[in-house]
Amino acid sequence: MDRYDAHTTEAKWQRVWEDERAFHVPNPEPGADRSRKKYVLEMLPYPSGTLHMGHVLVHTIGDVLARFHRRTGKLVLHPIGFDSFGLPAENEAIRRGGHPRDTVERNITHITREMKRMGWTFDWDRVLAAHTPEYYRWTQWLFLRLYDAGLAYRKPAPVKWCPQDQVVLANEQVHDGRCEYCGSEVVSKNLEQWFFKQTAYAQELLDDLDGLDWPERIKTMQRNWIGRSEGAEILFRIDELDVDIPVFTTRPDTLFGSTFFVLAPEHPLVAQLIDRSSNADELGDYVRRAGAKRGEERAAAEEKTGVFTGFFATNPVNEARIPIWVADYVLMDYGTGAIMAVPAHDERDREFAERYDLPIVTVIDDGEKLVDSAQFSSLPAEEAKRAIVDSLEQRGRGKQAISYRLRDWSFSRQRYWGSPIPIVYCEQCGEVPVPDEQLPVELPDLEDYRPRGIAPLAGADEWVRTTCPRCGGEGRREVETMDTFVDSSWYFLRYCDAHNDQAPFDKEIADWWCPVDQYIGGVDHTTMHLIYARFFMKALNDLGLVGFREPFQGFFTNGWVKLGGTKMSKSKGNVISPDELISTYGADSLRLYTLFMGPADGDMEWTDEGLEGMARFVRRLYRLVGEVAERPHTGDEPANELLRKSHETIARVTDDLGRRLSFNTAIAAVMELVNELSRAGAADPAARFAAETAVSVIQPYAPHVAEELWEHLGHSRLWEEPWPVADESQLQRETFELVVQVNGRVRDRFEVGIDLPEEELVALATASPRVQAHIEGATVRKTIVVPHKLVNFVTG
RNA sequence: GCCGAAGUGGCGGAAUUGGUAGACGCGCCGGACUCAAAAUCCGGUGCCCGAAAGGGCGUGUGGGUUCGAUUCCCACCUUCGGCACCA
Repeated sequence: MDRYDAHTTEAKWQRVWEDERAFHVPNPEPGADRSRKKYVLEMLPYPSGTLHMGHVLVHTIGDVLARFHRRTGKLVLHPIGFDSFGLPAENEAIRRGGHPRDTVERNITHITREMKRMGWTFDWDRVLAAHTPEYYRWTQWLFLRLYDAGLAYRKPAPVKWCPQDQVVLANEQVHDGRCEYCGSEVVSKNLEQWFFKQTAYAQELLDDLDGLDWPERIKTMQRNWIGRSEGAEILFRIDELDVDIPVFTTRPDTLFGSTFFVLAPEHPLVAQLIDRSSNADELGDYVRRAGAKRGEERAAAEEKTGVFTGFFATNPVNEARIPIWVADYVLMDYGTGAIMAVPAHDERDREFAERYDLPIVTVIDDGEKLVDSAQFSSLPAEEAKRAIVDSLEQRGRGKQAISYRLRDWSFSRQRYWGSPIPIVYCEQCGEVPVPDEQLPVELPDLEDYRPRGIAPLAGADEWVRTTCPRCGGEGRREVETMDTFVDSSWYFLRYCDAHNDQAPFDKEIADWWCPVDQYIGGVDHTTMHLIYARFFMKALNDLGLVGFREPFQGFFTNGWVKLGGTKMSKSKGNVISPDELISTYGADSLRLYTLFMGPADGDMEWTDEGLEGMARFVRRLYRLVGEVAERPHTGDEPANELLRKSHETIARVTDDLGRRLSFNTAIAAVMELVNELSRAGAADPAARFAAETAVSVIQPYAPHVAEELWEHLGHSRLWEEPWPVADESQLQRETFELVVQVNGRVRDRFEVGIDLPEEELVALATASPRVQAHIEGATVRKTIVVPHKLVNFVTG
């Protein structure tokens, strides 16, 4: 048998699969049995020009699972597409010159070729790209449905603005006050922005986490992000203005200790106060300066600052008149933008009170009981919360309330390379949605699409000028485009029915495949994509468009591949090229090693030696199995250790892939079997079964060499072969290694018969000279026997 | 500051339900083959004492529960990740 040639073999099988469209999965007949379906999906990749290790990891995980489930008899949907709109594509095009469409389409062509070289079994008949009119037509259509339902709306909002990219960023795209994409410092700007009302689903987004098979840490991150707080909303009266101002507090029990009142600088009431305040100049000046500051600047300020308005609010519980201040430590976008300050029991209020000499009144003692709180005094704090809110509620001055940290999703972008928002502004009719039959609103080609502080589309006069769909008069198109997270909030639905030109997808088909059974991707999408897509499904379900409310039932987070202790990245210059590695070692070795490095949900350290070792394993497998294949097939399979090991390997790999998602240990299990086969030799009566087993269960990882060897073994089409099932009876051992301990320390170990009674085990253990040496002269107070494991003597 | 995850040989890691710590691989050492090298194959490899037999130590640190703890409990240290004036 020749030395294994990965290059030729991989090309050979890839060609067969391609020619046969072997991994295309048809849509089900109406009423088909849903228990057979399995939707395996990796997060929509940005089409960079070449594959990087991140792609290799995430798609290999998906492919191993897809190939495994296919062989267990499942109908597996395993599609791929491209996140081809958005900043990275646009920036890449600007950098390289040319149009973003040309850039992404060239990239898609190239990366598709590399993906095929990896042997990944995508259903290429369902491929999609976010930037094509066939796709974004339906992104726009879905936007309109949300718009009709009042879930997409426009409001002026202070937004994060990246001066470098000339674009509004979502909160989630700002890290440490810097733009996620270019690293520039972000500033604040007030603009009309489009929002999706995801806060309407805050509670449900929180509650439904319980039913998801996600890593607990991801659920925790989402829970914190949603940030539910229970408390009360309490009305404070401002007599001079004849208004009631609500505040949110989690500590209604401290209400008697509220000695001042604070409004956020952006609070709508502040404008009125400025007009009537004797302190108007100072107040106006403060509000202006606060508005120019970034949130991070405000948070990082050494000392809290504020200005007294000259007005007073009335504490509803004791009629105390407390001064109203404006201070930028109170944020407009949490709670009601106004607080009752309780300096005795809130660190921030205390800091402010100390700086401005405001009174500090203690109302909770060390025993967590109320003091100086009228009829509530001496109540435990927890009880007092309820009692005070109840009493306020009876007088119409307050109520139980829940507040969330989650904000609505700002999805408009002042950039070119995204889906146009299908809205027309008309002098007569105002904001008018584009009728469905006029979709898609196509993105026009622009000579200059670079960001200039206003949306680039604003410069496309001919495109912007249109007729109002409602009155037929003059209208102007919305010039902002959609965040790419809108594209990725529904793409998994489109895969189900990728060629539908009447609707984004057929509900019955989508309901058959969805939800995604196993989603795979990075942790970094936890608080953005994963929340947005969940919100979308809930909204789409309420609109009757889908029959489920959660998009991803199972989620597996892939870690990072590191080199020299740091995450691989172009900027650090520590990247390795998967395409080159395929050329040198073959895709099978790369696939295997990527998953063998360590647990796939953690970070993994790359070493070239490790990959070489894996290539060595593949050649060794090829040689050993080849030796077995060359021998005549005798057909007898006596029960021996190698046979038992084969069945054990089947059981372990099946469990690792089917339940544990433990990819590295499954490979180790196959290696153990191959080692055992090597020791036993090709002449062993169980050698053939062992070889077939090893080839069969390594196939999801190393599909090419496995297919080749399967053929050598006289079979064909391993990718369609049913997954082997371990024979329970063959798993039973006749003997086991009895461990004998004295006081918990191992003193001897030897093989004994599997069904020896306890007394016999104890007798054998006692008889051991090594054990004797340790129990001689001592009294054995206690003897513990663990069946099939050990005997432990406890001496006194 | 708050929330979360993780600390095991020279290295990546395994140990799934409290029961043989270190599977599997890398590296290293020794051997076979070879004129030689590479490749390949075989064997060894936690640390300390010992010629060996054997003994002691050992899963971040300190305690605890238990016949027995990498696994459970308490306190702490370190690293990484998320959030951060959220009322």
